[in-house]
Amino acid sequence: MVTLAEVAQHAGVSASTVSYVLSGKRSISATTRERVERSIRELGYHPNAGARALASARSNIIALMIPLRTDLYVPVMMEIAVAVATTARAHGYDVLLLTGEEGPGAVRRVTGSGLADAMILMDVELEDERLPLLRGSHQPSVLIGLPAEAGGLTCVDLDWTATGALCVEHLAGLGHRDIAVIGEAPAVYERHTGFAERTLDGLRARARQTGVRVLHRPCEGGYDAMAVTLARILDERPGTSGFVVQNESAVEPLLALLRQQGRAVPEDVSVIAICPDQVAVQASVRLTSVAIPAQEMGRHAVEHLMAKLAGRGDDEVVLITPELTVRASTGPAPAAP
Amino acid sequence: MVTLAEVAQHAGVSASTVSYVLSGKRSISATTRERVERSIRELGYHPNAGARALASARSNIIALMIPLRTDLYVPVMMEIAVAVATTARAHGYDVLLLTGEEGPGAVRRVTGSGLADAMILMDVELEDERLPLLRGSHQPSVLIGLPAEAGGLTCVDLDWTATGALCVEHLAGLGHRDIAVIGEAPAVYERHTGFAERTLDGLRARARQTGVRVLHRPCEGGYDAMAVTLARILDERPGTSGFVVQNESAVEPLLALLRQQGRAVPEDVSVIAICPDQVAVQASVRLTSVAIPAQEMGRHAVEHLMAKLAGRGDDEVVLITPELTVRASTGPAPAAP
DNA sequence: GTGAAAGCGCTAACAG
DNA sequence: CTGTTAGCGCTTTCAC
Repeated sequence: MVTLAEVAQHAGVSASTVSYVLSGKRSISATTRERVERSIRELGYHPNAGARALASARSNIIALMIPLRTDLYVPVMMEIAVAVATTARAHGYDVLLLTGEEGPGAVRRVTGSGLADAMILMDVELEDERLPLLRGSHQPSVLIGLPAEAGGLTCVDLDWTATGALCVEHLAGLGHRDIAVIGEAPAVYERHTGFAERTLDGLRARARQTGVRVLHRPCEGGYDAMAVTLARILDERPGTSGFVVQNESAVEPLLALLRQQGRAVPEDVSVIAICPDQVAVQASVRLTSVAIPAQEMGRHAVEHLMAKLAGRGDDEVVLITPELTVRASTGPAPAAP
Repeated sequence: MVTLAEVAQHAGVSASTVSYVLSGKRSISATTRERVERSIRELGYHPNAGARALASARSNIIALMIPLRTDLYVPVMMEIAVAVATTARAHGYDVLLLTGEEGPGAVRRVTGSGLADAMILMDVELEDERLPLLRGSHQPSVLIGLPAEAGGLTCVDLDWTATGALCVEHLAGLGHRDIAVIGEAPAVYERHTGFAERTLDGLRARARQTGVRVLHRPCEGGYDAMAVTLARILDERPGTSGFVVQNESAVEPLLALLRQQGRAVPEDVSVIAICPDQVAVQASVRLTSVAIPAQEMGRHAVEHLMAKLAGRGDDEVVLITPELTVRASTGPAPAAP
């Protein structure tokens, strides 16, 4: 293993000079810099991460805590994780992957050991048990997701309330008066996941304002569950002409069932999904949708973390404005029968 | 920050004693151990990761390199990643997430800096450009996926050849004589991804043995692409009664299209998928499938890495035996018309 | 069963 | 612009 001292000797300079060439923290003459860089190349030198972390008290690692549940929103999670990793690399940081399994203790372990300089928490719940620990530690952090009480924390999230409102607005504008919302699995609501509840709030508030009726039904993924849910909805509100779907694994089943029942999309019923763009364009009908901007969230989270690490800290809540893309699944409400 | 020295002082012992209590590398009297552990608790001590890495020359971190493409097999990738992370934790290791973006250079960076003690490579291609670097470095590593030349490397993968054979066997046993294979996107074959080519080999070999005809068609995901692909297949081989699908995003479109054309599954045509179990059971028809054992692969990879790190190294190729689960999408071939 | 002490490789004052 | 040097906190001989 090549050490900094060996590089220094090879280049005929002192260790600190090599260190400063590497960090750029003080000016170096062009000739010296070149000699050092040449030695580094020739010897194949790589700074030792542990030594660096010890001496500088910074690991250049950020921890990313993903949920253990790999059933919900997998593509979104993955996309966020990849965006976090690539953005972090662009800033010279590596990413340590923590799963929810270890529980809140992971926060303590990582902050305590100096393994990571900062952390990003995904899938934050309204009353998240990791938050007290996070507030206690002095670790810079960013949440992806918005807890009930964000005081003193930096959060990045899609503005789900606005997302819900946007969906209703679009459908109401097309003349739909009876809207059904196919939600996530009941468990998601039970554990008070912020995005689900907020979407619902936005949906309902705008519905009141526009005089539209909204019927919300949670739904497990898959074809069978969707069939049951749909039957119940149409039974209760036969006049339903608009659907808002916030459940990736219910999208395709819903479309298949509607087709099967002879209800044409968008002539008879309109469907709008809250999902990644990729899902919307790959569906059997190109779906009008509000995108879940996974990459943007990951990127934002890292950028904010970097700002904090640079001392330009600002505890703020960043809500990304939702964008609705009209595709082929929504149209004017059919004339009342 | 609490240091080991402070703990030692608090407990009235030497630093080395505290260290040994922590590592268990030499016997400690019960009373001493208790005093030390008490001090650790009272002071809230956490060993510093950097210092530990420097002194011991081991970081207790393994690097996991995931592909940058987040379009292919996302749920599988995610499941593997989570399995790797949790298994690694169980062995006292953390996981560093590397994306393919950084390219082969990431291998050098991580091995050179001692950031990680070992690495796991996912999505290994037949002629993977990371492999020469890996062979050169002395870093313990495990590949998930099987390159063309595995000499000197440890690999974990599903036995894709057997997987293909298993599919044909099942359909042939049910009397199907004309089988169509819906494959991954053409790009997957072009970049010589091992699993895709091997599956095909297995499929064809067994087809020859059983006197079955196989027609292979790559397919981009989504409904439209599937519609085109299906039309061509039925045009070319009208007698096709069995489908093998190795493309998650083609599964539901295929089922929808068959339904739409009045071809009942499994009465008229049988469909067998190569996909995670979760996808198989959530589809609109419960699919007979060969599972992609993501968790098992992740777990295996870590276990082998641990063995190597412990010196019980063994360069070997572990091929997981595929398992076919019969569900509701396959049945006897219809009588010839 | 326990202590003392020598580093691990690097950073960042401090000194010129 | 460059060199000297004192640690960073822990592991691990070596010695008792």
